[in-house]
Amino acid sequence: MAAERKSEKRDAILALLRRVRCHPSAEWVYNELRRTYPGLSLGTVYRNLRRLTESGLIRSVGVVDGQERFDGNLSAHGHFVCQGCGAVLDVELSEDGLDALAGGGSHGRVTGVEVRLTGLCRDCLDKDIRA
Amino acid sequence: MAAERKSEKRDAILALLRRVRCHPSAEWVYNELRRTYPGLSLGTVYRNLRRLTESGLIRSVGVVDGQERFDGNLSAHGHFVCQGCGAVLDVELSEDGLDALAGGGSHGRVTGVEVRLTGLCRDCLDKDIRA
DNA sequence: TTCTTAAATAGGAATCATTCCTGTTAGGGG
DNA sequence: CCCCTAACAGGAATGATTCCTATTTAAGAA
Repeated sequence: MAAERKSEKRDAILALLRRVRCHPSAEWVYNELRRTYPGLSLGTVYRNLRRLTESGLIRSVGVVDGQERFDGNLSAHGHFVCQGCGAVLDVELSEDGLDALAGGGSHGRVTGVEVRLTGLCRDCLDKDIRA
Repeated sequence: MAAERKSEKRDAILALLRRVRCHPSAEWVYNELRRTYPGLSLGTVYRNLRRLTESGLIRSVGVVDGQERFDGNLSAHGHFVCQGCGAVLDVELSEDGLDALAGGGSHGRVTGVEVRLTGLCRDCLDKDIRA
């Protein structure tokens, strides 16, 4: 069988995504893991992020400032994306609301839900006021 | 004053986005409008889509298969994105669903909401069964 | 253990959506 | 009619992501 072979790099990427609070891009993961694996290739990071996403072990948060961002937290929650600094923060969603969102299944089989709020985070609001 | 000057191309792009049901990419808009404006430049389409989005006359639906998609329908609704064919379909959001999103304001000022369901549309489900 | 096969990887080239740059055109106030 | 500058076309540049190839390596079989 075409089994999935054990891979130290892939395990490290998954562990990193599960550990951190932020929502990393491929490049961020690359720079972070290069400290442990100096020979790490950027292509390896992209390939494994893709595989992990396809296998459902992590999920994509979508593209922010041109870069795809990932999340190792699979629990039901949304994201607040700051248009000023690109920060991505978790947003709790109520049970009822999530059930209501899931109702979109009339178009086919729904396999994922992503709720994105965009705006300015507190820090960037403060900067605006000063400017 | 640095006023915004009248622009036939920008008006045409806005009118097109308001008229169509689909959720076009820049290239789709370009190909469509070139029939009316043979000398239209792709850069002009990108520039105006960006301006229209920034001024809130249209909104971005996010990136699908590497291309950003836009929507001239500003009413509150979500989107179903088919991972098979890339189709984007409107999804009605219930009151409860919308209420669920209200909690995100604690991180700052929320200016936009996007709800994206991903999965396989009916057509692509049928194809899978045949294969 | 040794052999074998294909997955995993590094490194770099290729792709492609999007943005940027430059010279030109044209809207509209004075 | 003049001037300033937004809007534009055309094409070059950018940059995230994917693809390609030679090499390494996991892990089942002999």
